[in-house]
Amino acid sequence: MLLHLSSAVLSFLVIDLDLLQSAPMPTEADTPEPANASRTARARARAELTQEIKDVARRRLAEAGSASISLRSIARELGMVSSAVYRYFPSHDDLLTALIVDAYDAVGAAGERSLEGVHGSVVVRWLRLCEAIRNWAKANPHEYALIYGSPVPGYRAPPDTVAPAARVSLLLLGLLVDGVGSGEIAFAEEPMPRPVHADLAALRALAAEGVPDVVLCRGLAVWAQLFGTISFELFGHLHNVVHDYDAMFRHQMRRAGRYLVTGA
Amino acid sequence: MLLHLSSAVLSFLVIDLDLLQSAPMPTEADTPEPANASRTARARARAELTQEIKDVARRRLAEAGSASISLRSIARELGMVSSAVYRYFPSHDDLLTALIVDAYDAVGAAGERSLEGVHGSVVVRWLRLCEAIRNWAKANPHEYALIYGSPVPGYRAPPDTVAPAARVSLLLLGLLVDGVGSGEIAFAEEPMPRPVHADLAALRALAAEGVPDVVLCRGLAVWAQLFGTISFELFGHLHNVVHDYDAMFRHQMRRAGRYLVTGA
DNA sequence: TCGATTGGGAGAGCAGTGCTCTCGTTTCCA
DNA sequence: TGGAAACGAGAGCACTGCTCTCCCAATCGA
Repeated sequence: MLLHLSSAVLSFLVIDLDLLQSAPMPTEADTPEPANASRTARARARAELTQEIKDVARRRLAEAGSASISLRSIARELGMVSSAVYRYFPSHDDLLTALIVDAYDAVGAAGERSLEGVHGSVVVRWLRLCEAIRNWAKANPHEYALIYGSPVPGYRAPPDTVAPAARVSLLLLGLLVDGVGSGEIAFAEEPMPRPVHADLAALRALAAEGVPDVVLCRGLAVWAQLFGTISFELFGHLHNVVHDYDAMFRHQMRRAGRYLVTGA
Repeated sequence: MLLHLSSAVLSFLVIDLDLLQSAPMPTEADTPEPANASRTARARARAELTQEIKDVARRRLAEAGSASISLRSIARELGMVSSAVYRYFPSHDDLLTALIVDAYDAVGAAGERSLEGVHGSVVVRWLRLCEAIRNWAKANPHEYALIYGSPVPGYRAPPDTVAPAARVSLLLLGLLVDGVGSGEIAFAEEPMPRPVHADLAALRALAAEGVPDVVLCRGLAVWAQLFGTISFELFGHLHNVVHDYDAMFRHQMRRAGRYLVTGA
């Protein structure tokens, strides 16, 4: 049962080291297909319809959640018959996958935009990143749930989702690299359990050169806290406990930023 | 849209101060219906069948996820016709609600068991609690996803879920009260944004007497980190990044425990 | 103890779903 | 220009949640 589960549950990868190395970097993975303007009419029609289907699906997702994304209703809205949609997305899951990839790209893009041209301290940039991610999540709660909530039952994440999923995480790693490089992030080496050190070393080798284990641990901690906090808020786990979510989030992330930089 | 959303998404409450005050304490909410042994045959049959339906549903949930819980398939397995099941659970959502309540109770119970008779330091008890919650989550991943993953689309959490949901959170608050009382938790008062202080004050008044704002902030932080970390692991967000999940989790929660107690 | 009330199972049926298959038509490319 | 590939339409299968009616049996009040 656990074996079967591992393929069903391990779905929305943030960073997949193996696949990332052979996959294109997320920044250039926006439009997978070559944008030859001189494609055949059929190919252009296909691209357009594919996009239209995704747009309708995304609208239904935003309005009523992922359960309301039915190929039939989309077909109806587009004035075509349901079987025709299957020419574009071979299955319901494939359509979901496309939405997931887009969602990962969207958070990633939102995060990147929030840091564009910002040269403040690590803490300042961290706070901007947190706010950007939370704002995106609040604006697109169902898309957030799609990628950071429970994996859709029976759905298996295909490799296409890996690179886009890593995109936003790389922003944090970039912050760590910067902060350690500039000396802004203070740390004292600590002994690590061997397996922990091994995992962190691999992560460092790939996308966090020069960042010591302790700082990577802090990074993982605040990253989990960030998404844990957003999930708590969006999924209602703090209902009637927290009332001013904005203030609480900002305060907690400020503390987290301080912890990230000073360790306290 | 956001208004409609708030009722659809705010579903799985951890602590609902308003409702908690009028609801029975979770510790005595195990068996809601009075266990009069001398009930009519019909009533006993009803209770039994209700339980049987839930059992089958829970098994299907564990084996194939919440999407596979269909009233029809359950009815088939129990040798009855689908419409008969509706005598026991008026809708699919009601059955899900029952499973959710049970799941909340199960984590809560697992957490409570892990602390029974343990009189070690706050950090030790914190670690036991973390391990218990993670172990439960790993043993019941679909149930974990049901309550801590994305709210089931179109599903609205009824008040019945509130008290069971609070159960496990009260364990953390208890730890904080103990640690502050014994002086084990060190802190220096810090200025808080007014709205943050207001929310924390209400929480303190209800279930964390004597715990200062700073410590409550730390508590919220490690709580979010705990569930963020478990969700990352279970939902596959650390696939190929972390390999020895046990070691990483233990290390991170040890650090979190230290932060909880010392603030660093 | 008897009659009325209620609870509950059986079955048919409605509207919706994902997905498959076939059958023409259109488009494309060699 | 002709064959291959792409594509839309339609029918159909198996499944879902849920409702309604019918009818029997358990329960309860008089």
